[in-house]
Amino acid sequence: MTEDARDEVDRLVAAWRAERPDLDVEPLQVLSRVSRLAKHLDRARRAAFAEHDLEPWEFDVLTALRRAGKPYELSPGALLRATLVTSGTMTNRIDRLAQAGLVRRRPDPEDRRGVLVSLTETGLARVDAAFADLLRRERELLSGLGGADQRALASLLRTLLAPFDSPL
Amino acid sequence: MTEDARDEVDRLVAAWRAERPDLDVEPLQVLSRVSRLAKHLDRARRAAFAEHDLEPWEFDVLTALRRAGKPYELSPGALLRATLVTSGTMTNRIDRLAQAGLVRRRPDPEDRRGVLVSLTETGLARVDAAFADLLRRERELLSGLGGADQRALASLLRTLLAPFDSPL
DNA sequence: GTGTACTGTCTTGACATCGAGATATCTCTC
DNA sequence: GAGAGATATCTCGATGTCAAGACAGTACAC
Repeated sequence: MTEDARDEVDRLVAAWRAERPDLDVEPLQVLSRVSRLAKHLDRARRAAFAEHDLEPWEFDVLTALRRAGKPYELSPGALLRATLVTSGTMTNRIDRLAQAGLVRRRPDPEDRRGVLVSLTETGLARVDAAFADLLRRERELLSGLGGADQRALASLLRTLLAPFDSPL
Repeated sequence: MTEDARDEVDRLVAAWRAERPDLDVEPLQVLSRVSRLAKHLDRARRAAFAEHDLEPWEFDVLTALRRAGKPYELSPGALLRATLVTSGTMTNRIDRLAQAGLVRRRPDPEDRRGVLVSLTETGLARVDAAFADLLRRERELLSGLGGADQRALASLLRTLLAPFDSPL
């Protein structure tokens, strides 16, 4: 820490050091910042989507379908794995998206337990517009870092995420 | 990207490139990982706190008080600024923490609109134990990175957070 | 000191989420 | 081909959060 650009987290760490000098609070330097940045990112996302009349949760589902490529169709199970929510939540989300005319539900012809969810025309247009907007904002959020730094950051984060990806 | 250790996000980015080759999706390399890591971190926190019969939201409030130092007392307003929740949420949290015997409320003698919230003995003991546990788990979560890498990561994240800290 | 704007806290109603469990269907083994 | 266990989806109740607004008290100018 030869840095002296103190931010909220530096202050938080300093406060802990004063109160609990017996503990090694270094992990907070990384992980508190991850949490806080995620929170700010959530706000940026919310703002970007609001302009396209989408809630973050709607966007989550729609992008999962969009990424799947034509015919933009996935099962609820695949969607909940992609979005890391519970099945009850996904049922609820699909209900409301269908009601809003952004997705369609149909029985899976191969498995009578199953259902397939697909984007409507409207849903496709909406998600594409919102995604372009989101990227614009994310790029701006990252503008404080050069390309090399961004790649370094991505690489460090990838290392931290590795243990979660395989067993999941 | 000389790395070839592909993770979930690499796959996500590849999927977007296939579907939308016209868009520059590089920002996702950093920001999707931040979101995902934050989500995993939430789970780790929840697990750590569960062993001490605390919910994450309880811990948030208790640590803010703990960090303040003796007499471990803050106003609801100070608490909501420290935890980034709304005032309605904070009222609700304090209610339940008081009911659980972890904090105490008393009128602010200096300002009759105001209230002061302080840790009880039980609250203090509980938060100290949970915090030590949390640090253990966070350290483990970071064990994939050497000390220098952790500091580099912290520094890059600090740069990204800088724009949010000042105007807040 | 009186009026206006501000601050601090709490109330209320709507809402998305989770977890547990219900139901139907599939799969695999014997 | 029958039964056990796994899988896919949905239902339901409880909960934590937010946003907007109510209300009491303070600060400051004139």
